Amino acid sequence: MQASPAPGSGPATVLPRRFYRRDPRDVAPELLNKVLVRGPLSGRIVEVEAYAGAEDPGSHAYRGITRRNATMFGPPGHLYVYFTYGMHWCANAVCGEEGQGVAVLLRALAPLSGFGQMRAARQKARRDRDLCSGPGKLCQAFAVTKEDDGADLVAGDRDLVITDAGLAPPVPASVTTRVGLSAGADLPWRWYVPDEPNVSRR
DNA sequence: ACCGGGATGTTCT
DNA sequence: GAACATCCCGGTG
Repeated sequence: MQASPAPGSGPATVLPRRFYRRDPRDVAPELLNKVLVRGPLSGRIVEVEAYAGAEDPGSHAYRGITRRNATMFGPPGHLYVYFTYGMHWCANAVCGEEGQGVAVLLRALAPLSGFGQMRAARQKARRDRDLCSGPGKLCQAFAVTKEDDGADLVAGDRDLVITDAGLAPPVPASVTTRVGLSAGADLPWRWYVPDEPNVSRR
């Protein structure tokens, strides 16, 4: 007999490899309300974007494999970390099958634990909702850098995992076009939790 | 509140 | 040499 924890309670389980081994446009909305964990730090995922590889002109993988995006083309369930605008790191969960180059960008979290450490890492954050409300912000709060590129989120490399804490994704999620793109700007592949103050922007 | 511009350096053409 | 999956600050209303 298997125990069936009530929603929002019970032990958190690490998402298995098969969760990621699907189209990123299916994975993305299901990542909402899952929890990114790094040791004492944790935050509920409230905003994501899908990047669909060779068919997606907005994706780093659109023109094939390069040194920067090599992790995207590796096995699913690993973290793809890239550097942008000379200042910021951004983190994705690699999806699909090895070789496809598809992933989901983690755009915002609602902080759950480790507020003191996050604040220390993000001196410029005035309020708690400024700690993780953007792809660069959440990487700063969780100290995610190039060192973490390729970390296996299923094995817990570098202390990083994504867990299911028993809270279902919102139905329906809010859907819009993706933020900050020139190419592929019209594709509706951004999802966020409705009425969530930690989303990067309405 | 909204808007405009500067920071900053890796990556790829 | 241009572009960039961003963030922050200072202006104005």
